[in-house]
Amino acid sequence: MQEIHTSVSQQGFEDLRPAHGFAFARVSAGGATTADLAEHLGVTKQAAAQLVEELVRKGYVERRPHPHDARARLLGLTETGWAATRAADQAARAAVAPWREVLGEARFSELVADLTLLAPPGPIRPAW
Amino acid sequence: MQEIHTSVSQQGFEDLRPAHGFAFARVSAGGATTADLAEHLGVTKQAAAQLVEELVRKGYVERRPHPHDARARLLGLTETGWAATRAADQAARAAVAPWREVLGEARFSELVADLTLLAPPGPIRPAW
DNA sequence: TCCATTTAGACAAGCTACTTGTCTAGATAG
DNA sequence: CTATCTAGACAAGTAGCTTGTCTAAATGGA
Repeated sequence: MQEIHTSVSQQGFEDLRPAHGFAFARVSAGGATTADLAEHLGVTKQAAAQLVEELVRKGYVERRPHPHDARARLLGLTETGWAATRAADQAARAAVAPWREVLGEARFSELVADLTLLAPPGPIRPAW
Repeated sequence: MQEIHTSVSQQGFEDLRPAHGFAFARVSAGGATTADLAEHLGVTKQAAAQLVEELVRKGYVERRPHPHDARARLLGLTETGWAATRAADQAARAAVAPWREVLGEARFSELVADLTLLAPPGPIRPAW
């Protein structure tokens, strides 16, 4: 996790913090409002609004009018936002690559399968 | 993690938070000073001192004179501290028990072995 | 069609677990 | 015995959340 963040920072996205990645994941999926994001992250609407405000100010996220609801704004990634997402994906793959090597292909596949099976549902939260 | 915390709280240790467990782990190992604890947790000495102060006030930890260094204090668990540690150990075992069931004994053992192998060295830190 | 309720999001204030900076007393090295 | 280092206390500041409140728009039932 820290490793991914370091790599992304070094690629010029120094104003992003690890938690932002989970926001990007929801926004890039499309159709997200601030309230949706709050639920996905497991925080209050206010906290999500602050996070969105920050990402908009830094140029990663855009607020667009919602087609059916004049109160809500649809969130979307800017081109910069997509670039950061690609950098993070790549860093994440690089971070787990050594695991493949240490465990061997078969054990690694099992590990991924087992962890996928055990992954709890619900919002994304820090470990404590 | 959250599960362990909930269980420990319900057993009467409501004034403990998840991060405290990692402090207990270092203190129970023996020979810990506040500065040692800071290093183990990956925080500043001041943050560790605040945490220790809180745990002392709540009756989980004691400060004892250091045998060779009049500046330092040796930290130790009180009986209450040990009781909380036992409760947490038990809760942790209970939390992973379902994994055993889902994966089967063989796959579970492999999972534990693999994760132990991959566990990074260094201080204990939240996921982000 | 109206009214009561719910919902999206903004605004304000407060809290908590940290941080940086500074200080003193005691340990350690030359 | 002097210079430097270290354990930990004291003080102030900060980031990322929280609770509480408000407005405007959507929704649903009579």
